Formats: sequence, structure tokens, C-alpha cells
Amino acid sequence: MDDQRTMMHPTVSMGGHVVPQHTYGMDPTNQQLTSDQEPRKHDISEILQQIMNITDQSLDEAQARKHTLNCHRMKPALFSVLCEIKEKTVLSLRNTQEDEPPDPQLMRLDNMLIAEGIAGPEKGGGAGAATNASAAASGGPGQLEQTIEHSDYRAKLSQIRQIYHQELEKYEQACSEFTAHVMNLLREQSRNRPITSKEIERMVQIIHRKFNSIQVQLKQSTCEAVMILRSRFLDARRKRRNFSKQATEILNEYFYSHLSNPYHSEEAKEELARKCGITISQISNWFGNKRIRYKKNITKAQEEANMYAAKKAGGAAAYSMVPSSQGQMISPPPPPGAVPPSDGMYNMSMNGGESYQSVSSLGANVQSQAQSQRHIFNQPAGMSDGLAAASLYEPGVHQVQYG
DNA sequence: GATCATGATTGTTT
DNA sequence: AAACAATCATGATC
Repeated sequence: MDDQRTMMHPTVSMGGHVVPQHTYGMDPTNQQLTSDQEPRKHDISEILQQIMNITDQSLDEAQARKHTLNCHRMKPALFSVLCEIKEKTVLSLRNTQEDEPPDPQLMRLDNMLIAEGIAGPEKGGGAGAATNASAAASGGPGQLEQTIEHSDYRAKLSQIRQIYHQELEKYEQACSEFTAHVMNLLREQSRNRPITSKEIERMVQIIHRKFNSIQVQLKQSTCEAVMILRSRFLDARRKRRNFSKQATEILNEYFYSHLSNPYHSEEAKEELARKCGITISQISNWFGNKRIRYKKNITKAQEEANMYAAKKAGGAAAYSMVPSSQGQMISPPPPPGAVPPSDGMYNMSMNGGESYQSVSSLGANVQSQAQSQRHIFNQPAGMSDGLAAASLYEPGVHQVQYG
């Protein structure tokens, strides 16, 4: 019955709902509108139109009209209409409550930010923690040293951390401001239309979800920035440094002393690494590069070989007084007044060549092992002539001397 | 800034 | 697994 009448007098349609006239306290059976009923109908339309318009207005404008609306004589009637509509729509709201599972992407980002020291409890240890974390992630003792020495890296990382926290704070402030604003608005609107606390809660949830997606973006771009920073600073190629002159000297001397068998045991590598202050893998790289480049440019390598041979011969002559080092001494005499106490190379000379001897004999020890390895130095036929000088200092020769 | 030197990486071979 | 070979990327020098 009511529905039929409603269909006959569809006053205002609101969100697809037809507002029945009888709920305004008017006589529903009265089909004829009296002269004072017409303006009433008009009033209601006006109020509802105002409400509709609120969504298109700025919050300030809505605020300004709020008072007018509250004082309107038809307000109670409007309220009851809205209550009735609510009765119908509230069912759909009840079903919308869902538990949000933790976003795996967000968790990944959070973990990474914590690991990098960007997001973390204490601020002071941030940069340090980041360094340790990244060093642990990349592994290797050499990388650890280089990571620590990169104060630039740490500075940039803490800069990223600072920006991240600033943005996060801004975001959180904006989120809470907006939430408070919306809650106020809803509370005020609840005087005109029925709004349950659950609905407000839900609205807050929606707002937080929206802001969360912004937060994810912030975290994502922060992670990207950290990755770029890391690749820039921790990529070994970018931070290549030439070895010290002394290290190169030691390596060259060892190389040309072991030309017939330039393949070394782990022990020999360790010792060289210790003497040169570089890692074992750097030693391997160096000898790998050296062998290839030696082979590629024999002429130049010969000159170098002769130079080191002469050097060694000179050194041996100069230090032949030292009993235990005869035929072993390859280091030049230390320059006057230039003998660093901890200098491995010159220490070798000063302590009777003991250190070098051990390296040299280690090289000899691996000779049998190296026989099973590939040997580029056995291949070129014309090489032996050029290596005449250098071959004087091959481990085999030393062995003969000792044998 | 062009060029060479050199340490590191990557893919292949043994 | 170690070495080779090619290549990359940076440092040093002119």
C-alpha cells in the first residue's frame, strides 16, 4: 500500500532511494496537496538539495551552511527520513567489516628499511647499523673494510634516513589531521543524519587505508634510493683503487720470481695478501690479470722481468752479507730515512729476508701441485729467451741452491 | 678529454 | 674449483 503511494508521489530521490511522503507526518491518504503543503514539499527538497550540495562544496562552505540547516524547522522530519533510509542500507554496512591481512609487500619494505638502518628504534646507531647490515649482506672481509671506510656512504644513508623520517612525520600528521577533521565533520553531521560510531570507525579505517598506500609509496621510493646508493658505493668497480706502490712491488717481485710456476697455494696467497694489505681474492685477481697481460705483451713484460731481475740481483749483492738470505733477497735497500717500522717489504730485507723466503719456498712447494694446472707460460716457444734474466730467480733455481 | 693502466667481474674452459 | 679470456669501470697521465 505504502509502496504504491510512494510510487505515486516520488518527492525526492536520494541515492536511488525513493523518499516516502508519509514519513514527514503528513496524511498519506491525502492525494490533494493543500496550498501550505506545496511549500513544505519545496522546503524538504531544498534541505535535501543542500545536503547533496555539501559534497560538492568545500568544507568551509559546508560549515557556513551548517547553522542554517540545524535551525531549520524541518530538520527533525528530515532526520527521521534519513533514519528510515538508514534502516534499509545499514545491512550492507554490516557485511563490509573485514580483517585486513598484513600486506606482504609492506612487510618486505619494512624489513628492508630496518635492515638498512633507515627505519629503526634508535636514531644514533642508524648509520652504523646500516653499515653493518649492508656489509653483512654483501659479505667478504674486503667489502666490510671498504664499507666502513665509506663515510660518504654513511652520510648519504643518514640523509636518506632523515628525509624518510621527515616525510613519515608529515604523512602521519596529515593522516591524523585529516582523520580528526573527518571525525569532527561526521560528529556534526550526526546531528542532522544518523551516524553510528561504527560508521565513523569505518570511515577512519578507509582514510587510514588510503594514507597507507601513500606510506607504501614512500617506503618503496626510500628502498629504491638505498639500493641505488648501495650499488653506487658498494659496487667494487666504482670504487676501484690502485694498490699501493709497495704492494705492487711485492706482487711483481713475486710474480717474476715464479715465472716458471706462477700458480700459488692458498698459504702463499695468504702471506702475500698479508704483506700487501689486500685480500686473497685481490691477490688472485692480480695474478690472473698479470698472467694474461704478461702473455699478451711479452716485449714489455720482458723489460719488466729484466728490471725486477736486475733489482733482485742488486739486492742480493747488496745484502749478500746476510747469511740466511743469500740468493733470496729481492727487495731493494730501503731508501735512507724511509723505513716505516711496519713496512712488510722493507722488513723482509731488514730481518734477513725471512718473510720473503717463506713466500718463496711456499711458491716452490706448490710446484708439484701446479703441474696439474694449466700453464700459459709453458706454451710460447720464443718466451724462454726473454725470460733468461727472470729465470735466474725462479723457485726451481732457489731449490737447487738450497738443495 | 683522450688514452693508457689497472683492479674487478663475468662467462667459458679445463 | 681454478685459470683463462674478454670486458667493464675507474684511476692516472699527458
